[in-house]
Amino acid sequence: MPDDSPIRIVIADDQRMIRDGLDLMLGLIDGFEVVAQAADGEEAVTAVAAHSPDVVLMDLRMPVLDGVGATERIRRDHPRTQVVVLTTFSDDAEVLAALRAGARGYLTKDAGAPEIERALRRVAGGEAELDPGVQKRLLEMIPPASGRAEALDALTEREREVLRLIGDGLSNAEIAARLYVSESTVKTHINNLFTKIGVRDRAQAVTFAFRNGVMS
Amino acid sequence: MPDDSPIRIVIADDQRMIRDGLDLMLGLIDGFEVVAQAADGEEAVTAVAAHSPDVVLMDLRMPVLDGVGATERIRRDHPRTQVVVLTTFSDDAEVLAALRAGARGYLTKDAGAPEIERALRRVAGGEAELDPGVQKRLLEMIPPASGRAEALDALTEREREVLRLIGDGLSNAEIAARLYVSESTVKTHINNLFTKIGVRDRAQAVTFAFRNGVMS
DNA sequence: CCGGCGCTCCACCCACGGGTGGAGGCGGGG
DNA sequence: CCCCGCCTCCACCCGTGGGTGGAGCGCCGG
Repeated sequence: MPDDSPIRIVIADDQRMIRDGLDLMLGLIDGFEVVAQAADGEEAVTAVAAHSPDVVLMDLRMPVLDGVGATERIRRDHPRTQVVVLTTFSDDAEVLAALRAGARGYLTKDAGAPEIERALRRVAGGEAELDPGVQKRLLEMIPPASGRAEALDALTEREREVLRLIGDGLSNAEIAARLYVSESTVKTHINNLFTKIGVRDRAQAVTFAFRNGVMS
Repeated sequence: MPDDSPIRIVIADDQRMIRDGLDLMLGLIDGFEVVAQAADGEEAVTAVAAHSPDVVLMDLRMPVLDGVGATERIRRDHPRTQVVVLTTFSDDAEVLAALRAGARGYLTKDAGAPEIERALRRVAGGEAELDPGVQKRLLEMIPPASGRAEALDALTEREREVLRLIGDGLSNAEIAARLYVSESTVKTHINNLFTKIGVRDRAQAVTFAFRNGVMS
């Protein structure tokens, strides 16, 4: 798909040199067009409102309104515009906050021109492009993988199944229907699994399920 | 960092042609060494035990033991060996299962040689490399982003607080005690927040809380 | 100034959920 | 072979949870 229309970009960073450097660099690449710069989060939001670009290249640490806040507002008010975060170094909380706010790309500032180019193209195309290190940390939060699941594998297969259905919000009657057994049987399984995992009601069971990887 | 020791690889795929093709392709790349092939999950596990490679390139659909199961066992018994999943096309459930099982990379089979090479190098180096489409879906599960997050900020502060306590497994009486209000008040808050977020009981409310970032 | 919203509280209802104590069938391992 | 664990089912009890339809108070903003 040869794009006739260029990818329109807004650069948001509080450091002048970085902004200009990126502007110059991206301007040289065929198919890219930098339509505005912003020195803080507020400016970024108004720049997006004014130009509705395809992508914003966003620094996180900025005065007035930080990158996370700006990302939030842009994603909420201009969903057509994607956000790629570009930051020096980052603690996990900031990374997660940015992704949660709707950033679709995440690059560290030691990324080279080709990385930035690829990230911008992909994100503009509706895909995602995360820094490999960030990907790793993301993966580490998804699966509690192994852990104190000792109580968990004390459960029988049937009990785990019931636990999952409880997490899906089903009532005992609905679970019974789903499993083609009587409600009595479901109650038995539930009582057994509750004592095994050490909870007293469904609500606690659901929390257990999420914290131990049964649910996600 | 010029690596003197090559990245040692095991290829697991049930189709002969794919195995041999990959073997040939990877053998030509400097710094790569294919140490074994496996035609099913069992073979993959034993091959890893025998050669303790740096990375396994793993197909998901395989006889005897599927890729997810094999990944699980490899990650559990040989944590030094990383797994890159390489599959034709994938439903979300399989992707998630594979990542949960400990896969650090995920490529679709339309990936070219350079993509595969980069993924193997990164994963062997302790990073992660996911197909951009997979990254996107991952992001979509992390942040409730938009959706019924609108319902979430329809909640009052008090209601959110009650929701959190429900997630902590407290009964109405305990919540009342914690907040220094009567149980009636708690019930009122609960009824209000249930209708707002569209659930019918605590179990569903807990699931909502986890899926929308109120709990973690 | 007054309306609305958020928080507080009440009484009443009853269904569903959870606890107890049983029982039978079926499969695998000691 | 026999026992144990898993799955299945039953009757009975009663507490908690969830639904309804009120009500009063304080605060903010139109």
